[in-house]
Amino acid sequence: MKLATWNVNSLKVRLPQVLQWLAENPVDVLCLQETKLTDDKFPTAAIEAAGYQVVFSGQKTYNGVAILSKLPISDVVKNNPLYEDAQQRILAATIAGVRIVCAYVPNGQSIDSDKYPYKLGWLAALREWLAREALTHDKLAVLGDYNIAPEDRDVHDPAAWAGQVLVSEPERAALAALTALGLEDAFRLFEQAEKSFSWWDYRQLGFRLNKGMRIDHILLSKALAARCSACVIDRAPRKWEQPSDHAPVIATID
DNA sequence: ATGGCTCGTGTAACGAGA
Repeated sequence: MKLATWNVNSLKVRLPQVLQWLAENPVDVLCLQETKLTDDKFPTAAIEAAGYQVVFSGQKTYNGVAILSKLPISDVVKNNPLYEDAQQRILAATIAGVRIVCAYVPNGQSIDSDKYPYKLGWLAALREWLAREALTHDKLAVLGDYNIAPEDRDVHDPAAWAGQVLVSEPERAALAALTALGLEDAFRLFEQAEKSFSWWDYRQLGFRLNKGMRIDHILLSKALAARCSACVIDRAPRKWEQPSDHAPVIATID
């Protein structure tokens, strides 16, 4: 079983790329973030024509998440039941006995922005909810754009980024509190190339110069991590015309 | 140097992303 996550930065713009990517990478489950579409505008027919079932939760202009699946989807939950949130950032579903959580963690903007405490509070509430989900779901996978680089090796220039949003100690502690639930960063289960990133700034030749960050993650419960045989970042679509600034991350579960 | 791209909104700049 292959599980993937991709922040597409507008599904309206990126739908052709998502369909092309799925044709080349027929994963079982694909979690999308930043669809930026209200539900009435979601391209359900095109995705179903590609052989995927789909559930989604969106809003105008910002945020929005979706789960695409080759297999039947059940027990869908929109947003964190423990956290009142006008922003559509979470979608959960059960697929083939695996509890899938698709998450678009707030960016935070900067550590002195009011969006920063929102991000930390949101993450604390996510932890509380995932702790509950873990009680009833042995197989739990939390995929998405976490907007946190876990370690300095996940940042192209750690000195320049020190203390800033995406790398600050409270954010890293919030991510560590998730892994402390028994969830493992699938990417780090395996040997990886140095300077492996999942996001590159559109500006200043970020991708060409590999000035990126690893902020998109797949967290797996012990039961899934034990059966995970690979986790890779697919840089290919970042090279396509009019790309998302994020690359897909794929985990293989045997 | 707070900009440098890209997107949505809406049809001009501007907020947001990271």
